[in-house]
Amino acid sequence: MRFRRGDIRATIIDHFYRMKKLSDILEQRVSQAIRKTTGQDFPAIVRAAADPKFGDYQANGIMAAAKALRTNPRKLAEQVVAVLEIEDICQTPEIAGPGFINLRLKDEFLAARLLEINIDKERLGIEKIDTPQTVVVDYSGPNIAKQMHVGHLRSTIIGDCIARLYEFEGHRVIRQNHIGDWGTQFGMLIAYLKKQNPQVLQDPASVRIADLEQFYQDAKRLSDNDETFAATARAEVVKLHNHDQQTIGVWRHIVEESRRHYQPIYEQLSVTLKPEDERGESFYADKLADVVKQLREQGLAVESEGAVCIFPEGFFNKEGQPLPFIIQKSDGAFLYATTDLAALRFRIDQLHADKIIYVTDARQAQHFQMLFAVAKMAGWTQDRVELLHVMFGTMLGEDGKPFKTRTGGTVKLKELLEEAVDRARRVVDEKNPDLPQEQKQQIARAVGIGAVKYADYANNRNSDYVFSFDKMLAMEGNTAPYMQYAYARIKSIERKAAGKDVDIEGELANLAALSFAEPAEKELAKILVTYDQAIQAAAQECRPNYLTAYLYDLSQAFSRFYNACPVLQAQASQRPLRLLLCDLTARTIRHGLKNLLGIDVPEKM
RNA sequence: GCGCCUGUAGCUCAGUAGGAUAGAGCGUCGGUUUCCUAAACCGAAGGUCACAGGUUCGAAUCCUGUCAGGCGUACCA
Repeated sequence: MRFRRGDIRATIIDHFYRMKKLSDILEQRVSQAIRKTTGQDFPAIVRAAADPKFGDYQANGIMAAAKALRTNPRKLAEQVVAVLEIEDICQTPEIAGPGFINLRLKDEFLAARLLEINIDKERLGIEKIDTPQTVVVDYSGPNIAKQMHVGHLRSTIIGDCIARLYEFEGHRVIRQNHIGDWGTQFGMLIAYLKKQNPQVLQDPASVRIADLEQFYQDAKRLSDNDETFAATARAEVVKLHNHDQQTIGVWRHIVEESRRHYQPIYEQLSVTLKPEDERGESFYADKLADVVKQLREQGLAVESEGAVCIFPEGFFNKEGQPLPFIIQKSDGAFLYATTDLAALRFRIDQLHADKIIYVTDARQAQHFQMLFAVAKMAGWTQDRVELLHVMFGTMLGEDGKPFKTRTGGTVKLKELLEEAVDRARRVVDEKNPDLPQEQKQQIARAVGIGAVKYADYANNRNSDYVFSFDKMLAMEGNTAPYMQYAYARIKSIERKAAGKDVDIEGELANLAALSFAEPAEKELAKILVTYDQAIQAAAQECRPNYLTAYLYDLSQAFSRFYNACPVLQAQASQRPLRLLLCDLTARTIRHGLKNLLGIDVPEKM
């Protein structure tokens, strides 16, 4: 964002705080005033006001400071306000209650901020972070040779949002799709494929596995019932581990076939994972022995009941005995704990991660606690690398039990998404029957898929949540369609402008002084300038619901504004501001939904 | 037994280093359309924030204990 000399905006905006978050500026100003008054540092604790009658922001830190200094809080507040330099941003601060400082934004400041955001077409005035880190995000991790089911949804989309958030903040994000592409079940699958389709050996690419689920089940049934076949399967496992060329060829084919099944689902979900982000269990297979060797040499890993174990402090089993983190079974085989250790070491040593985020369900919490403890014991993190388990609850059906089909089977992700699109399509057909077929289908996809994703994001990820098509596809409430609708209404205004002789581009290009006439305008403006805070909070806590809550607030404020303030018919003096508010709202919703949540925003709906 | 997660309006859920009178949506009741998409907007009713103590100017939020549900707890992932 650059200002030309003489530009009115440059005179309005003080370069000192340009681009910084409003909440940070206020925090800094009030903290400075407290320091000036008391000679000591106390946090100002500036927050959005609890009630509109208290203004827009309130500083809560005075009471604590007064307490520490054993002085009267209201008196301290008066002294702080006396030296508080904030007249470029706020009206005269007020002191209220036991010692709150209430701040009310000046119209000129809000207007200047809006203009500033308007100039930045890519990032809406949001700066990249000062100190970028290398952040590894481990998410999705589907099993090869099985269809993706609802159990994979949350990790896949929550992880994707976190990756997008960190990337937008300016960090170097490395996505890692830790696919389950190795293990004993592959012996069975390879043996089965060789048996059913011998031509796979000559030309692996010629064989298609139409239904992965069926393929897996058939192979398993044969393995369970046919001892000869089971022996062949075991032999294939050995061949696989020895990198037998023929067996590896068939294995690779199975992996590629699986990818052809799940990659389209990623695309349908607008999940940013690419094949090159895959680094599955097979990648670490030849590094496992070394992990065990190193941990043994360090004296951390010891044999117990025939298995190689590490006993991190503070973990106990049912008998109250130390709980082992088993890295090699008594039969010599390695486990997922071993693979996770190898992956963790790789991410630190080879990917140079500063932070590693694992997005998996809450049931694995203890596993990751132990994994992180072991990594620390082994000295891998060097008190430098941050390890984070971002956990989430289970998806439940409307009966409150884990989400299953009527017959009790797992719900396939593909079918779930198809149903969401079908349901959305029915609504589009009803509400907007005259649109072309193709556009209706495109809207149905955006609304249906968006609804499923958004419903997941909007929930506090720690809780289990009840999956309901009816709720997520509703136009009322905190749903994707509600926000998409707000966006579509703005786009509709833009389309109608020409017919009413309104030159939007011209009016937006010549914006200068703006003044707020209606409360709804200012309310919307106040929310628009806090988008940066919402993003920061969501990224910092890895909680997409902070972002969805913001987008919902914004959309609600827009709907009120839309209802109260005509745009195209507005007086010439008022129209530029309203056009600007519409444009910024549309761009913010679009950025939040599409760029950060991966949810499409149709122009019409 | 131990550990983790959860417990907020009839239902589904928010509540972002402890802040003023705890918020939405659904459902219920009532209102708004010569006007840019009513898939919308406005209003009303509805709460012992599971319970009991504690910490302090102030607790849904922090601490301790209790109760309830879910999950995990030695060779699955």
